Amino acid sequence: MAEQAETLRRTPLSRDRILRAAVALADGAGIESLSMRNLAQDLGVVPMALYKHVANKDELLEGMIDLVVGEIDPPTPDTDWKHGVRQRILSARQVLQRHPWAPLAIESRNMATPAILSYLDSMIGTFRAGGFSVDLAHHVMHAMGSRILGFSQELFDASRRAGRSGTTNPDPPTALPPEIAARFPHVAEIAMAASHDDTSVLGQGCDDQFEFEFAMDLLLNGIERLQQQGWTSSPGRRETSAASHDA
Amino acid sequence: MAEQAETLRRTPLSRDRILRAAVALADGAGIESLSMRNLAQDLGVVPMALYKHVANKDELLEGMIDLVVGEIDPPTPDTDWKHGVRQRILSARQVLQRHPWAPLAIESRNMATPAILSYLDSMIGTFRAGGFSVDLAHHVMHAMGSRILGFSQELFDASRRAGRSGTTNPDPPTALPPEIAARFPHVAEIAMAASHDDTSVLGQGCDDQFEFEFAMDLLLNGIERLQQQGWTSSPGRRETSAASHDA
DNA sequence: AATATAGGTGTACGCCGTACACCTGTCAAG
DNA sequence: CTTGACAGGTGTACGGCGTACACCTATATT
Repeated sequence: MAEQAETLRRTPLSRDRILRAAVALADGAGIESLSMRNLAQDLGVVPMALYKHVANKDELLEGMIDLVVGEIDPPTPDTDWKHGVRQRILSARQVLQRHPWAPLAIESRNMATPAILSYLDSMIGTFRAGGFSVDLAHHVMHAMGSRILGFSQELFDASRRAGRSGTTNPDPPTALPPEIAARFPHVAEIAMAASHDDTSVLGQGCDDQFEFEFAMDLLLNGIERLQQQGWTSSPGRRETSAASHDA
Repeated sequence: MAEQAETLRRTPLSRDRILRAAVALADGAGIESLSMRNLAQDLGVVPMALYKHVANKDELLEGMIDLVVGEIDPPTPDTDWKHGVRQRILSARQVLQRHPWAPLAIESRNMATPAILSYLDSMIGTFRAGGFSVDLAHHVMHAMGSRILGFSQELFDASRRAGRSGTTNPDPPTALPPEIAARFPHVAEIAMAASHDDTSVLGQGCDDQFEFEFAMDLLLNGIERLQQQGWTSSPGRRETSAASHDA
């Protein structure tokens, strides 16, 4: 009877249950805590049990990525390509912000997962439906790069670390240590300006969302201009980029 | 005398020698082969000997990154900002192509190394000298993102793998397997067009260098336009991106 | 000649992914 | 009702990892 109770107490393992637990573990404790052993423990099971449902850790990661990418909103029908793409990317961004480990996990694997391929495919579809040539759609996808997936890796990030460890971000502005400010005056200047973000006249400090949209719109506007002027890949001057290297 | 010979035969360890050997190992055998044990073996030394010169593996990585970033050409004096930035970035790209493990290594650490900071600082300096406001320079740096360091991570990459393993890239065009082409028609369409790269009229296929410059120039041209029209951060409509979300 | 110090060595610990043999409960066929 | 296959959880073990810590040994200094 104790045995029956125990048997009933935990739902039997399944690939889906494993993937969800893995995502939760990575979200909560950071990707570096995601080991087969830790994951098994969270599921009340012995490590090798997982291998009855996933081939190996790499396949586990792949499944996790697909789960996450599947959270991105489907395309909005009946909008022009620009707003359609914009909304989709912002949705992707929201999703990947819930799973801070995902950008690195995605970047570090060498082949796209099915869910990513499907996402990319539908975005290309949006461009094509908006009148883009195959070529322009191709180059545009490259140009948007990882921003298409809602992330632009920041070089000095500080957020991508572990999951909730008590307080979320209790750092005071942390003006850079003076010896660093001296060595890198321009970096310091920007950091200084950005830390005056008491909604001063010139800015929202270093507001991630703002920076993201700034770059995305810069690209989208440039793309729109190319498309409106009927861009084709100007076979004549192939050594220079076709994005109207104007000067 | 055998002892003397042995003592003389190998230069004594040094931080620099270790870092260079580590870079060589990562270049040649892939970053996943870079273990303290392998590295020590390459140097004819016992693993723990390394720890007399580097604190731990993380610091080793940091040193490797700084070594690599130090290979980037210094800024060209007496050019306008646009060409100055362009050249510097193309130099960075060349460097990082020699060290395919570096982009991921850079992205996966959470704090910038001194050499990276110094590189970023001098690039901000170029923008400032070109008449950019602190704010605009700030946003522009974010917008360029990792392209500033010469890489834009490709989602389906295939190159970032191991180092030279005999033949470099003997793959025939590898038209995607038909069941994938069926599921992702737009991806297939692009892949199809790109594989007709027998210098057909519309393109150089999927030429990495072309894609990189295309995106870079798209950004640089958009930035130039912002700067010429005296961009300021339009405090009025803060919920929308300042990169003239025009429509 | 005595001693401090820098730098290479050897052993050992705890973590990791996972191969492989094993057990056990369920369910279909005889 | 028995039997046997099979799906799925278990236990043990192996090789690799980063690295703590005690040790040895040349060289340099007093």
